[in-house]
Amino acid sequence: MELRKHQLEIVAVALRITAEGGLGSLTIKKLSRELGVTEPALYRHFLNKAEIVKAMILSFELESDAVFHEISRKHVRGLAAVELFVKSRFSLVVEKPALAKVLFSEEQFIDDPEYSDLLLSMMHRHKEHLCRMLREAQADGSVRSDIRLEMMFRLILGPVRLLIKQWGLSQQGFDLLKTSDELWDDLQKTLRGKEGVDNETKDH
Amino acid sequence: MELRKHQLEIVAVALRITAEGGLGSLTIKKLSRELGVTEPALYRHFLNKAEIVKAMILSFELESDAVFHEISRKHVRGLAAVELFVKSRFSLVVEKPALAKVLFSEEQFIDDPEYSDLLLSMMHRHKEHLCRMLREAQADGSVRSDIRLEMMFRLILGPVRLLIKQWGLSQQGFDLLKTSDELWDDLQKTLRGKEGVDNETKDH
Amino acid sequence: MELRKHQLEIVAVALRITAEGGLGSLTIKKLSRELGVTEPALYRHFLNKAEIVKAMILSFELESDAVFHEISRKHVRGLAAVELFVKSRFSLVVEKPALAKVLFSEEQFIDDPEYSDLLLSMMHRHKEHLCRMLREAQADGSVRSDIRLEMMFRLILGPVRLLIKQWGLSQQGFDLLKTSDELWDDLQKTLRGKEGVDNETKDH
Amino acid sequence: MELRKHQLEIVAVALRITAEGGLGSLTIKKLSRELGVTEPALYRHFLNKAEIVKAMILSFELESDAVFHEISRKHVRGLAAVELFVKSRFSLVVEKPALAKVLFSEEQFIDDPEYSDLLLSMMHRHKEHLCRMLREAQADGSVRSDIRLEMMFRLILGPVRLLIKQWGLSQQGFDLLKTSDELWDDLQKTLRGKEGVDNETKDH
DNA sequence: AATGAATGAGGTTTCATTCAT
DNA sequence: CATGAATGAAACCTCATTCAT
Repeated sequence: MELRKHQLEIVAVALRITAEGGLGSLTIKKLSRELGVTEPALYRHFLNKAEIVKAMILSFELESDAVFHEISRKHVRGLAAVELFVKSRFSLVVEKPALAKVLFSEEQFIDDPEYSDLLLSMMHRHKEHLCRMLREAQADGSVRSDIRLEMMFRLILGPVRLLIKQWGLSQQGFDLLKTSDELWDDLQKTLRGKEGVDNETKDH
Repeated sequence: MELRKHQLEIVAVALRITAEGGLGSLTIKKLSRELGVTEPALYRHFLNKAEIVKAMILSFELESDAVFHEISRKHVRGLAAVELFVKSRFSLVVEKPALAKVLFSEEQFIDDPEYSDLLLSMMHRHKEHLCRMLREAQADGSVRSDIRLEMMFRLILGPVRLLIKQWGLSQQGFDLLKTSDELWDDLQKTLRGKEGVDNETKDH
Repeated sequence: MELRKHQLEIVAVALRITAEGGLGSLTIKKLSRELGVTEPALYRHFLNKAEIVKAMILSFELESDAVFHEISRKHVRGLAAVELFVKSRFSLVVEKPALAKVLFSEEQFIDDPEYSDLLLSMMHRHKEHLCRMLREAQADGSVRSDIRLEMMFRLILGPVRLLIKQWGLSQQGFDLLKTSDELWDDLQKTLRGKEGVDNETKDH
Repeated sequence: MELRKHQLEIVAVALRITAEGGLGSLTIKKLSRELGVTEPALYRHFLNKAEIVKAMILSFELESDAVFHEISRKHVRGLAAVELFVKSRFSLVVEKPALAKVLFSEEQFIDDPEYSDLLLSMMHRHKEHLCRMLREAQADGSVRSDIRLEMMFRLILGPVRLLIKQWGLSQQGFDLLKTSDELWDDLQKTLRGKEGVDNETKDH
């Protein structure tokens, strides 16, 4: 329990460091210095530097799980669920820029096979969740049905990720939440089902 | 001149190493070993490691410039130009996985201020090019006009980047070119202008 | 009293670890882990690591003392006593390989002056015991008298130790007890006194 | 060539350190300090610390090879060859105590499987050489034939090793060469063939 | 058979870089 | 396509030990 608490502190600082200078700048020395302890102290709480990194990745998973759980608890489904998830991503990014900056930088981790499995399974689970939501949305007609689920996942999360990345690269130089609302509006326009579908259908 | 050739060789190997193991695995030792040279020899051609990395980034720029130049040479415009650019990205990824894998991993470079300016300006130029093309596309009605250019840029390049990243993470586990054609079809569906469909159809 | 029991447990595990990986692999961490205790707990029973190592050495002494005591209790003397001692060494090696493997590896301990005195005095006592037995054997004619006692000690214990070492290095790859019987036969052949043969033969 | 020379220097110092404080006291830091260079400098000449240790073991092999080669060059055979080899061991010990002290301390190396193969093969080769010599000695009758070659190897090298170890443990407290001559005399007495054999044979 | 947390010293190794040749 | 050798800094990690609880 308490150890868990210490571990969370360590992970929090590790996330901040990684967000500030990239995974390459996350060293045991810097981490311990910023925690106000000596380097060996960290090894009381984590076996390895790798375990710390894995714990960072895991902390993403926990955050995401919380969102999915909340969505399911509220019995939200279909496009509304997708919206909730997408907006939760943006909220997360704004509230915890550290965690967020790392969140979409798989490249930094993917090179080490020790991390890639963890990461891939996490991405896969997200995709499963979203595809389920989108299936519901197609079923209730709120989303067009002429695009395969997996591709629709890309059409949605691709822009989401790119927007977040631009925000990060611009050093938080614009209002992410406002722009993300615009993005969601435009996404809805392009993915709209029913009426939109009819128009589209006529064109063929 | 000769030096330039040597530099290109070095950059090529550096790209391969970075693609295989991330920027963190790009060391002077490994680079020189794979080139069959001693470490100090590299310093004949580059002032330091940073210059090598910058040359890598520059080589992206050259590749992209070639594409833009080709597009303009052929007098291709509007949506067709966007299509050419997008497909050129996928071709590049398939033909030069090393360069490609690095191409969309800005995080690895952006943390170091030494590289970020170079990178940002490059990304900015790409966006300018694409927005110009999209403006043309909106003007000729082949693309819907109810979405701002910058957002449309995200709607297009976001999925493109995500697809490429998925391909990389899956260890090239699927046919990227085939899937990218699907993606382009679906992108067209979602971004099509009211009358533009007919134009597009006629163009083919 | 109780403490002593705990100490013996600790020493037993320490011996096993040392036998498996050498003295260099004997760490407080590993020791406590294998005992199912935390590291500080060991310091309840030993002042420091050196005391544990000394206790290991002491445990050899206790084992040897037991043998010498047994021999004297049975009033065995001369060559028969030597035989008992030598065979007890081999039995010990087979029964407690951990203790045994360490038993003849003085080098590991001798470098640290903290242990060397203990060790040297112990070795000296063994030599005294054996020389006394050999003196008796020379007196009763069962062993040749043209070789000085100290050298005879070497002629006997040298091969004994080498055989044990070979057994250890070969990963217990041969039947030590059988080979040790051969060794003792051959030792008797070479050390036999003029008339002693008959005596020996009669004894069996 | 020159590198080889540097390597030999390093090995020489490594041997001295190991002789003084045991293998456990051989650190890269100490080694480099005593060589008057920084630690990384060593890695120009050896891949590893392990490679340095292996080079130490190898240097024994070279010394021994030289002896065996010399013996064969002089066409010395049988017991005389054994004598030459045994005395060369003692000379080596006296001339290069550092190398010598390590020479018979297999335990220090045997724990690491990386070294044990090297070591075992070396010991095996020595045994082969000596057994060949002893076979010649038995053939020409200078050595008794009622003891198997392998056991005779132990009867000879066991005492040799023990004497050297005693010399080491006693901090070179006695005249090794003088005592070794005594040892050889006594070994000859016990292993003598021909006349001795006849006496022995009569006893049975 | 007490533990969780910490520490100072020190271990091996890798890094980018420089310098004499 | 110059190389062999070296270096200062820093990386991760392990050690025996201590202290508050």
